[in-house]
Amino acid sequence: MSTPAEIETDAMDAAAEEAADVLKALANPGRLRILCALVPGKMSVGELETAIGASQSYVSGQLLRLRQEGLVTCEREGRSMHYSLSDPRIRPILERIYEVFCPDM
Amino acid sequence: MSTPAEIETDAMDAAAEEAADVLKALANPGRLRILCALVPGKMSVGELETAIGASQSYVSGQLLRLRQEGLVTCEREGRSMHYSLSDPRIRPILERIYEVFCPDM
DNA sequence: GAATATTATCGACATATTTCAATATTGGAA
DNA sequence: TTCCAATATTGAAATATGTCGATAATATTC
Repeated sequence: MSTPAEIETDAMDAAAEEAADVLKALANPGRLRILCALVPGKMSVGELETAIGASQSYVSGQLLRLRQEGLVTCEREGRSMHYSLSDPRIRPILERIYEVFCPDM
Repeated sequence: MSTPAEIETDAMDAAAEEAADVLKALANPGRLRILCALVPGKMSVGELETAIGASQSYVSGQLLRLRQEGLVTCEREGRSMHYSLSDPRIRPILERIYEVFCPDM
């Protein structure tokens, strides 16, 4: 049993926890650069490596984490895997981040 | 010496690192609720305690971290301290987060 | 089917974060 | 000046994260 106020508190708790989980996934320079690189469209793992200047295992590992979080999906295309954004919620947030932190790029 | 591409890469690295730092500060349920509570205006530590249902030391500790990150400032008002958002960059991001994760609240 | 380019996973270590009780500090009221 | 409410700080333990080199798996192409 719970009062309306407790229900609201629980809903806020749940929303805050979910939002914090997503933000944790964004709160890393490498993952942020990967996600920003995917805003315009798909990219292969190799393309991402050169785009952000990181090692293969690093990029692949971060992509795994983003996939587990549900933020990206991948599909095979020839001999490479192409990744793309899959959670519509993060696009507007990424756009704001880009506006605010990369005004001249 | 660095080529234009390297300059751009460095600038992106720096921007990504700065953005990731700010996002790390948001990427915690308690801090997120504190920041969202401050969007409409100032609040004292005690008000924040009851607003988000957390202990005194917890709220105060998180406020310290947010202050160190430059996201909030405080000023004494009577016998209590009133905190408010101080970094204009996070307001639009918080608004998007709220829109996306709290559509019915 | 064998070779190869591409991507995924593992193990390990250092570092950072989360969170709470307990205690200290401080400014205002009496 | 003494007391109290409000806030700040500390210490500590569990857990999570960041990052790399090395190795494994896999789908194409030959």
